[in-house]
Amino acid sequence: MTTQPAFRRSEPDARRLSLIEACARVLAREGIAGASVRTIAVEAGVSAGLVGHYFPGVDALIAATYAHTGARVDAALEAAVAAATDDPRARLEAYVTASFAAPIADPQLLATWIAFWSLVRARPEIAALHDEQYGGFRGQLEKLLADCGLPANALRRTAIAITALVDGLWLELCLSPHELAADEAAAIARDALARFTSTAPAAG
Amino acid sequence: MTTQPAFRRSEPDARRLSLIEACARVLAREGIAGASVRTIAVEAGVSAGLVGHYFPGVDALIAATYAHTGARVDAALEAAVAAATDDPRARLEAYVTASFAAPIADPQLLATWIAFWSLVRARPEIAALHDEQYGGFRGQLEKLLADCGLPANALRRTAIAITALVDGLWLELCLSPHELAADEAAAIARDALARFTSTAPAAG
DNA sequence: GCACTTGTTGTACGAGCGTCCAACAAGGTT
DNA sequence: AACCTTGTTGGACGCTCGTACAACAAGTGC
Repeated sequence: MTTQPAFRRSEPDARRLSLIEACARVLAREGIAGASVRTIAVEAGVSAGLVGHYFPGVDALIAATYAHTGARVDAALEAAVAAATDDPRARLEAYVTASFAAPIADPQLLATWIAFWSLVRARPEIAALHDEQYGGFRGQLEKLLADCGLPANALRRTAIAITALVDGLWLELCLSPHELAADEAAAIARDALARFTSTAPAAG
Repeated sequence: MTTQPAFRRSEPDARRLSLIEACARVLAREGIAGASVRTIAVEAGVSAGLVGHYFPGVDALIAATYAHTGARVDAALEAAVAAATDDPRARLEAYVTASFAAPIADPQLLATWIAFWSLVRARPEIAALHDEQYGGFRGQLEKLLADCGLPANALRRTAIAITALVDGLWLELCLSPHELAADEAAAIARDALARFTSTAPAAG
């Protein structure tokens, strides 16, 4: 009888990525409380000890998972803008509504994202990643808004408002999926975008 | 030499409340990962065993903390509306902007709130509390919006948009306090409210 | 076929976890 | 002053946690 190999070797980068993806799935399913080395290792189909071979500790794995997830989101948003027409308004709308289409509007990705939010205050290295990530969002939004002709003194506030709206819709999409569907969230975001970028600021 | 009492008895309700408040502080400071029975007990100045005397388990304490925090938020919002004039618009604005004034716009309260978000997906009893809480928000908002003359078919979407915006601003206020201050968040919310409740929906 | 590198496993360790519970003591009643 | 109720403590229980590490084996070069 021939015994099959007890395990298969993997390209370091591939194994590393599979650990990161397993970590993201566990974070989405069980939250930070369930994201232990052993749980993640089982999810990746690997022994617990192997995690220590690729990451100095479980915190580093979680941070790497945030960085990887953030990069995925960035790439999807950039791709949406690149696929849009040259019209500044269309590019802005593409950037914002991409948050409510595949691959971002995925309950698992959003749940992972919420787990990261819950880590920002307690973990300085996650806070640093968060600042970088959201600084990027804001910067990109301000650029797209400026291209739409928004006055310079309105850029910052409008970018913050849009970011807040998108995050809030993500939250409801993920935590109250029976109350809100992705296409409705996209419609709400489109409508809000039009209102935010119209000239009449109303009283305040 | 007279030894002082080793501990002081407390009214059951007062002790219960002090455990809940200690739990909220720990959740704000360390997130769900640090909210252990022992940590919470130390925070409350009490032995770990006492937690089991007031709550069937640590999960029940956390759920009670969510319920208590939610009730505090509700009360603050209701008080703001009650203090407003009879003008429907003023009442709506009071309800929304109260989220960015004391006692709600408190970093500790918001951090606690974010910790609850991270529990919704993994803990059914927290999910039930969440549904109830946010159902209440939406219902109240829809009522105030209807009083402002918003057409019935716009109530739901507008309420969702406002809820999302407020949650998103809370998030930035709590996670990026160096980027956004409470008064600026209030100004953004006021402006957005005016835009959401104006008649012109623009294209979309 | 042998040596070598290194990805991978399994185990062991100390620490912290939630929960339980016998013993203690504070405060009120009689 | 004796008593009772019960809030409170502190330790013990079995478990899971993160980490470290020796042993093993897969793949590579020769």
